[in-house]
Amino acid sequence: MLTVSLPDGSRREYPQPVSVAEIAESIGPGLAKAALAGKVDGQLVDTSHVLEHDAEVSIVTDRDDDGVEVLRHSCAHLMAQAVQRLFPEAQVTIGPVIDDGFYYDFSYSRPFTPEDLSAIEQTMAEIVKEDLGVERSVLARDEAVELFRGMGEHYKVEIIESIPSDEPLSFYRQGEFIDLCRGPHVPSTGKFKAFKLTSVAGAYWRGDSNREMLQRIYGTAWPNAKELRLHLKRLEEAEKRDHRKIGKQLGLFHFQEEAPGMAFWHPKGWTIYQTIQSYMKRKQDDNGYLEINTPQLVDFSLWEKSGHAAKFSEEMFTVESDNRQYAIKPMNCPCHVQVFNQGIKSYRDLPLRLAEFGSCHRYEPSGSMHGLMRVRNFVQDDGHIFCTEEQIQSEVARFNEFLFGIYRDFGFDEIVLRLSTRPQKRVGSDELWGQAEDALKQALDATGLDWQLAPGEGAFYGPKVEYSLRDCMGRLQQCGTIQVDFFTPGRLGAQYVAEDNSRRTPVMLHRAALGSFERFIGVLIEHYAGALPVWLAPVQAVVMNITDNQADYCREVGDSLKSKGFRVGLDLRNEKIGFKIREHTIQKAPWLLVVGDREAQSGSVSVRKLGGEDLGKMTIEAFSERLGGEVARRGRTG
RNA sequence: GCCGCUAUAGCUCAGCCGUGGUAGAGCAGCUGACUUGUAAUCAGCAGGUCCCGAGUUCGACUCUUGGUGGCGGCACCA
Repeated sequence: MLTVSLPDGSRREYPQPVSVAEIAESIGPGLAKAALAGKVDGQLVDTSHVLEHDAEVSIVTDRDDDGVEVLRHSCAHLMAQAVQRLFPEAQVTIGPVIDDGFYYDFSYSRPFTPEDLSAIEQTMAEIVKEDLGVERSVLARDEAVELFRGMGEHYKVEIIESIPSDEPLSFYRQGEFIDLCRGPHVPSTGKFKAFKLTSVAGAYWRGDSNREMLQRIYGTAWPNAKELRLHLKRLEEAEKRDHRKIGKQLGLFHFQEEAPGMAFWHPKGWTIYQTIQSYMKRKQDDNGYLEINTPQLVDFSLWEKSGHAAKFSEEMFTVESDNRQYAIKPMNCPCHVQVFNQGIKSYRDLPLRLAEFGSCHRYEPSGSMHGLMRVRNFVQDDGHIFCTEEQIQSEVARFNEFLFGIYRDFGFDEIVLRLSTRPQKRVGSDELWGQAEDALKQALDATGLDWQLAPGEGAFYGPKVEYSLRDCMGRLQQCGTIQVDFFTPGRLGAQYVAEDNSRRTPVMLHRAALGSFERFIGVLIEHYAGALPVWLAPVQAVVMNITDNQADYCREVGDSLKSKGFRVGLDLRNEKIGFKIREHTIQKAPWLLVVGDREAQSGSVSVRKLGGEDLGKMTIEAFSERLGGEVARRGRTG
């Protein structure tokens, strides 16, 4: 006799060992049909899993996240089976679940084409119709190696051989197809209702760029056709919001062949850039930072001293002049240490917070560039805090508050924090690391927010916190960071005189809130689909006339608003008002002011919001007050 | 950097393979008419070294090849 407790709190008794599928069946035929897997005492298992003892059990269907994940994982197997039916020579490798879908990597003599993808999709549909049972089995490692070697699946053999020999290996078979897999999987290939293969791309075997390139096929799978459709629609929406596309449509910036990875900023884009920069300058001034500026070109020897040349010399642009080698600076920190090093510093000077809108150049690999998101020339809102070990925690806490306020001003309310701790290869004593990691933890706890731990992912010179914001598409965008550095100040000879008159090396905190202006603007454009909040909009309002009669009055309105510091455009062209409205709506101007004889006579403007809302006539004073209030609120929603 | 795809007018894209014979649309631009009330007024005109180099060919936007840029991934990201 064994007792099964179900999620609703009910209990069922079974006289003998029972499978998850049988439990589902005993609850109801509908559930039995929907069952994709089971959860037994918190562990995900196949529906064929047999319970020997009392347990808490839930039946996993496509209504659970776990169920969808099982579905996607099994869909990867389905695809691999289809590929091998069509291309028997293709070798299978790995096929995991990713966000919204799955992929599977294959080794094959030629690249797969889009036509291949649709053929594979068709074959997948056939296998679904065949409704093949999926069976789990366990093999000893040597048997498994022999089996896959016999099948010519050399990549699988390599995987199996890399698994410790005492671990039991599970396999899943559906029809003629068998794959090494931890599982669980759906009970049969008839369970798939909505999937699509989305793309094919190259990917290195085992993620190692020194090894062969495989062919990765990406797919997506959903519980039903409707959800698949919604997913594809979301992708379409994301494409519409692509900052490269919007940047072109709104005339914000461009790239061209002569300067790969370096933006040419147009007037409107540069206005956004400058608006953000002056906002950041003000924030940093208020927060105790001292703004500095350091050279673009610095003798290569400084990069050797700082240790960067050893690791990144390939990624640095260099310039030779008068037999001297210079590097165009790839980062600002060594220069900031030079500023710190001028004159004698006392413990009384600490913490010393230096900030620079530092333009950096890095020779990023050609394939890694992506619009404004990854460029070769970018400006960081960079800052370095020189402080003592004891000051780390309060400085990090201070930075947290600083950064949260800034993100809220830009309209981002959800922030994800991640603490990266000591890696294998590192400098500094364990004691120092422990102290720094504790300081960061305490500062993070003090925020009252959840944070994630990324063990071993810190820089070699110290632990760090990364701040990601969630955009309106639900994507996480890593922007801010604060990094403890025990290494660079000492290496570059930074010192201060301590209370006891001894010479000590300060700790340096590298920090940035936005990361780079380029990337942050890219994120903003996508988040707002180009319709930036008024405080950031390059043109905040457009005044337009109905006929030539009101042109002079429009100019007066424009001048009056400009004198109050607003960014105003005039559209006095001889065009119909509908045409002008359409054009400025497409250009995402947040406020449109229509002026005809009625307004000109009464000294007012007719006010229309970007979305089409008509606020009717108001005086120029009333409008500018409204606009001013909106600018002051920035992007804050709450 | 690696795999695949790709580059035609300011922009978005046809044409290109089968079938090699120096290009077409819409929007934007210019000119003219129209003076207009909340998402496209009408007519006319003009606009291209078909990314760059080499090859095949009587002839290359088209085929082959080498570059460069871009796109989708992978790898990288101080």
